[in-house]
Amino acid sequence: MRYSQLLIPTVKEVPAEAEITSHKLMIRAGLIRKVASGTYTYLPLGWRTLKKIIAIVRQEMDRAGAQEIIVPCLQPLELWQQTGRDQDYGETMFRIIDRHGRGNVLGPTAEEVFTFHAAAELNSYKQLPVNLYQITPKFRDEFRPRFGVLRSREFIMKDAYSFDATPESLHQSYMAMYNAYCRVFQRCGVEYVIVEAESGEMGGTGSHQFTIPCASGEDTIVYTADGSYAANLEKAAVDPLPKEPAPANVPPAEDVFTPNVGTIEAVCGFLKTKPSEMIKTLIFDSRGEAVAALVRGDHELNPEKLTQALGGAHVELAAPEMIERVTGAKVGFAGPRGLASRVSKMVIDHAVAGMAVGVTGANKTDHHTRNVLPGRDFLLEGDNVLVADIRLAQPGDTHKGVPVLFKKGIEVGQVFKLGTKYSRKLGANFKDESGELHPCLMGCYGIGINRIMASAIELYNDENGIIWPISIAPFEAIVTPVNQDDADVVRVSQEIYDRLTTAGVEVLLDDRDLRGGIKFKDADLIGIPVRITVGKKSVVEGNVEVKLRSEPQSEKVPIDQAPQKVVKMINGLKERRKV
RNA sequence: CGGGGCGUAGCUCAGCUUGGCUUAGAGCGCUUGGUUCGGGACCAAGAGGUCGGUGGUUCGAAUCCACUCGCCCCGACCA
Repeated sequence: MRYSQLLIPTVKEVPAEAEITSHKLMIRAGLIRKVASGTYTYLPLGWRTLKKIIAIVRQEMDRAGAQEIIVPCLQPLELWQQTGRDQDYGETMFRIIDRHGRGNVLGPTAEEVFTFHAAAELNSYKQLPVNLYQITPKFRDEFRPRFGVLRSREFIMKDAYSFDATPESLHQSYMAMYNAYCRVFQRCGVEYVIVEAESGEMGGTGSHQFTIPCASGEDTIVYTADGSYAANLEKAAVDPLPKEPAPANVPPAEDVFTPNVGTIEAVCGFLKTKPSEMIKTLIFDSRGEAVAALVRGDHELNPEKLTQALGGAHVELAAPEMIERVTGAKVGFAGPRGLASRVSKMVIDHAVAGMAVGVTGANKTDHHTRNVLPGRDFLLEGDNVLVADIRLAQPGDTHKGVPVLFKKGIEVGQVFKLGTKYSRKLGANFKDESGELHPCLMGCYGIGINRIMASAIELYNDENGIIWPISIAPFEAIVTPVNQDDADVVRVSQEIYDRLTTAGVEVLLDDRDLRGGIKFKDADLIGIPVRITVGKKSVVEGNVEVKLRSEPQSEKVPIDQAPQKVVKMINGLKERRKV
């Protein structure tokens, strides 16, 4: 294509709104423009890359036996009410009341709709397994869209849903997607790591997350140096800390007056203790029921782990009214003593159970209790009491004895075993050989298309711009005539362009009547992997220059050999992305 | 939703504290002419803004006040 005919609005100056590299470069290279907070238009170059990623994903889904369909983005609220996820998703879900007063949502994902179809169309074990997918826009009313395309309110997601009759079959479907994902990311040319993930409210039994390690990532990966373990922060299991030896003759628990001293730091200052000697008591609301969670003062509770400890029940921090009702005190003074009988569940972190003695809230406004012994002053077991791993991993923790390390990453894909959560609620049942009805075993599998694009830029760039992996570059090669007013230069450029096009190369001809420097800067900024420079001097010598975007040096090549040389270079680049 | 910041030309910003020598500015970009032409050239001449919006204070508001809308950052939240 001719550069002069394409809308490629590159900009020199760094846009004020962009913070991270990929966002800045996507705007500077003319890939995207913002329409409103969290919504973006993809301009020709951006859309070309997106289409390439989509094509790779589609090929790998089809290869893995999944079937592409399209379900509506506009979905009936009723379907979401049937699974209770209208509550769980809460404000993150866009809702629309239509003119007849019916509730609709803009789908943030599509388990309900796919399961609705499975319920209607899949009746017999003979029809299973089935894996259906789509590549469509998804909508989430994020509290805070940011990082450009990485956390936007509208984005393109590939989502697949598998329906199986047996756990073994589900595992096969799951692994087929798992392997397809590896191929997708390999082919897109992005480095990735696979980590164990929490299936959370998706209600599943197993999950892996595909993450691209980079500093701009919002996700934290927890891993061990020996490579034996990798998980996301929500999932990462830590070893229980060793039980501290109890000092002899701890005096009885004693309430002390701590006026207006609610936070951990304030209490530590006031009572001259350390956060690690405090017991934090957090009250959560799990669908209207109060749940108490205890973690050490220097630890942070992990809501995902708490959800898992509660068997998958959604939790959120309780409102002050509930906290005051349960503890009988203002917020900031909750404590474990006598609390178990006033909540539906009390979950105690391992580290709290391992404490010798601690300071806690007194369930009395402006009071704390000291000399609290876990096991003496509050029970560590009981009908509604359990000890579990419910805190976030932190530096110093170990997993199976090996110290854990942390790094940031961008989540680009996740696979889940869902089990029967959705099929039960929506009646997606099949008859087995004996005529008995069973809910389908489901899996769901997502890939963030736009995130792959942004991640690739995060991964591959330099001070001049993007360095696209060949497989997702908007064009594979660019022909840059340096002297647009020289007839020979223009003719040679056109010839090379024609021959490359005939050879099946996606090539851009920079036919703009501009100085060479500008063309070079633009070519580098938009990151085209191979550049053919056609200049007056070298044409006289019968040469052109061929250069890889990723390499500083160009190579002189006789004009007639240039096209085949370029094809060879492109094939070489592609070779690296083969699976 | 809490905290912080910002809305002035297509883009990046100055001017605002202390209202009036500002007839609203600069650089980049854009248009025209010329000189240039292998890493974002130079000269000249132009076009382009109801200073986010509404209301107020004032003889006078981009500048002060109130409200409002939008955007960004930190946090909380998030398959």
